Amino acid sequence: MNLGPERPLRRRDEARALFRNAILDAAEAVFAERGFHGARIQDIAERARIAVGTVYNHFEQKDDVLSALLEERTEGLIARVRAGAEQTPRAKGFRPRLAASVGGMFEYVGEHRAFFAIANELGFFSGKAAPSARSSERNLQKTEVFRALLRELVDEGVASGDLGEVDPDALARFLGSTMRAFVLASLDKTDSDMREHAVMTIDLFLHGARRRRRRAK
Amino acid sequence: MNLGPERPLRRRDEARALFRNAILDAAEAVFAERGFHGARIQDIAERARIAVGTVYNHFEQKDDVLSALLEERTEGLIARVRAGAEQTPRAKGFRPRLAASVGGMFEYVGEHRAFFAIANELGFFSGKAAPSARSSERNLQKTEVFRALLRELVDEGVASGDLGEVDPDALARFLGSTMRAFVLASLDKTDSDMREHAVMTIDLFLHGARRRRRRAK
Amino acid sequence: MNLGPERPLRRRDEARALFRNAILDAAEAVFAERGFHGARIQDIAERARIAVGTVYNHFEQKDDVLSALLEERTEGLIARVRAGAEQTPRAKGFRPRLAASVGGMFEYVGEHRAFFAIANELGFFSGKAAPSARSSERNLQKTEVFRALLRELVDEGVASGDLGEVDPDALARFLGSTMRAFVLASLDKTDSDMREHAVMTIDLFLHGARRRRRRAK
Amino acid sequence: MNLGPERPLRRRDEARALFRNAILDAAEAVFAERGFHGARIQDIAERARIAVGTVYNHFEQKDDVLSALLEERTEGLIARVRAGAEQTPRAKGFRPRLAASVGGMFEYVGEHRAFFAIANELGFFSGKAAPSARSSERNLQKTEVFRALLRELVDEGVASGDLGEVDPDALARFLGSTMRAFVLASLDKTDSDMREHAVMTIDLFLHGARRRRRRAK
DNA sequence: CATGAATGAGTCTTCATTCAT
DNA sequence: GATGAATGAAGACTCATTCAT
Repeated sequence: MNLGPERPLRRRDEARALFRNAILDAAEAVFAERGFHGARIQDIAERARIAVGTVYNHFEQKDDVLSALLEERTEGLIARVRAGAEQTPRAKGFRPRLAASVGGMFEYVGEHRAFFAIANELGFFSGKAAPSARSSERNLQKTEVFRALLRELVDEGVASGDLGEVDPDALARFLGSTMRAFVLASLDKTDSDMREHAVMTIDLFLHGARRRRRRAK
Repeated sequence: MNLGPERPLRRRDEARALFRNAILDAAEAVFAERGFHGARIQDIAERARIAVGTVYNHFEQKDDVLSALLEERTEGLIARVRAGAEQTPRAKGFRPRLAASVGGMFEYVGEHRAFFAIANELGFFSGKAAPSARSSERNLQKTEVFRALLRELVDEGVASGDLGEVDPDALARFLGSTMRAFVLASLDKTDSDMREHAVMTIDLFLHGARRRRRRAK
Repeated sequence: MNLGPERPLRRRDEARALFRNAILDAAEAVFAERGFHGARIQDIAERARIAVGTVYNHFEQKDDVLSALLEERTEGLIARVRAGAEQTPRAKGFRPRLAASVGGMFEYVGEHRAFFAIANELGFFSGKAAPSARSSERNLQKTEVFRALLRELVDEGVASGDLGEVDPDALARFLGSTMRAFVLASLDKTDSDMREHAVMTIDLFLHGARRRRRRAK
Repeated sequence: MNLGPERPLRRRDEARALFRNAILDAAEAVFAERGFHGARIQDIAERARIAVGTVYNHFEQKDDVLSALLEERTEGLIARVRAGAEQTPRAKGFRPRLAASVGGMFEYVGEHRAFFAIANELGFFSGKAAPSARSSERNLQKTEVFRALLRELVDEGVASGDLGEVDPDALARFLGSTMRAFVLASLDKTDSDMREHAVMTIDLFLHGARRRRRRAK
């Protein structure tokens, strides 16, 4: 068991990760506050209480900070959504599964409000990204990943017969848009509202806005 | 009747308006292509086939070009939506009125696709604007005007009993979001049938995505 | 004869040329003083009494300033060398032709001492350029042009039987080097020394450094 | 005889020298490849397979690395030239002495091609140095040492009556230039025969480029 | 003493805005 | 009022140097 060189390595890696995270957190806040273009590397560095050069020790370009942030958060979001769905067996039917997924998402939103303000600017939920960054290719990929997730959810509902047989792409967009509406509305709100928003999202997505008779018990 | 000085004045004004419109059209295209920050005054001037200085003879700052464009298009959009609604008497019921309004909007989108790419970036349909421009106050105002329009539509539906008695603000957001989903989807496809998009928007807004029994004839 | 638009155009072009030259002259001085890398665009601008941005209105990059300078001076130099040779008919023999060429060169050096300090850094006379600029390709071309000129001179001497039948490339290098030695030595000196240096250059190039008997009259 | 502490000290010193040489060798290669300004300490460290900080444990500044390199190589070069001359007794006459000196130099060039690319950039052979480094004073000193060596050679030739009675400084420059021409020519060609270059250098230096009658046997 | 990440002054380059023609 | 070159503040990025481990 030669652990000699392992410990320092681990520590060094930990330090790297610490800086990297500090930068990403700072970037999240600054991007959200001023938008990608309005954010200066200097701002990010100051917020992270490090020097400008240090940012460049961890990311090659400004664009890469955004990309990394996007990647990090996308992964987190998807993991949360998946986790929600997986705890709910398919046998229970589509709606609970959808609720769990959407619920997971709003939970994550609550933890990373700032990010979702950016995600909006990047066309995360639907629509195309503002053509801001050179690295837009990579960023688009992440967006695609998220959309694929929406599509999966919709496909499950179509397969189970719970969703209408319209163009599933349109449905996916519709789901994304509806989520987005309430995600954005909830950016300023407190955590407690999140659940409420999740419920409304699902309800409106499934049944629309028209008046309904009381569901017959 | 001293019309002497009036004619030249009118001509002068016409000339001003010509330039102004040329600049706004160019700006619409360039903003859509590169985003507000990515668009250079130079680009806009070139597209309008005029000199940079000329832009500054008509607008004080870059921001003002955006503001003016927003104002112009917002007004056009609202006029079109209102026109649609006004041709449809309230007596016919809510759905036809909604259809006319939304239809008017998609019509306008067809004519000004580029603008709606920008409108999206600015959080026109829902969500907050990307905090890009200094003049964001004025821009937010325009956004508000559009949202008020949505709210009006929703209020009418609530009043008529056609829409559920949920938070009308939430419904307005939901309507905006749903429109946005299909507006954005239609931005890429050159020939996409706006009418079709309008129909889906209304349908999903009213009934949601769940499967329905055939409407009993 | 529609001269109307021509005059302003001419004036504008003159103004452009004025700025361009001012920049190149400033660059010549600053490059010579601090070397290419040590020279800041700011320095050049200040010396030319213009703003930094103006430099970029005339040249895309710092590299291009150097390239342009190189081109300008190379052309001037070659023109002068050619002019010298052309005024001296071949019939007069090789030595007077060589003297005229080399003399023309030293004349030009007297007018652009600063440039030749740079030319040295760029491997103008022989040897390879310091690998400083990205645009080194273009710069190398200019260097090549100058070397071709040397080669021409040498070839003429070989053809006329005045030069030994050694590798003409080596002779061209030797000529370049010898010129260089005295050009550089003369950078600090006054104009009057130029002629003297030209004479020594030719003499040493032709006869070398060994002691000679008085030329038999 | 207390040798106790001596051995470790010696070892320590050996280690220091090892690092120092590794750095200088790396610097030689990197400077030659990218020029002084283009070379980053990072590059040098990487080439020497050590860390950046280590470079600073051995040299105070980047400039000092260059200075040390110049010093080291200049000394080597001079030693070699002197060695050549010393093996050839004055009694044999000037030409063999010169041949031995120049031969020694080309020998050294063959071993340190990279260095001579730098030496050129620094105006080693003739001309003034590119004013790149702050430490140029020290560097100029080294250049002076080399030039003094050339001057010595020339003086010997003048004294022996083998060289013409021109300005000996000019002759020294001429010798330097001629060497430089062939040194640089030999830098590219990997296998170029140094001996051949040495012969041409001496021949042209002594007799120049003009055609000669066969030496009477 | 080796290491390599942190630091921040320094530089190039862009582009909104001004202004003489 | 149109023009387009001049202006210079602002920001991304580099790299010599420092220093905690």
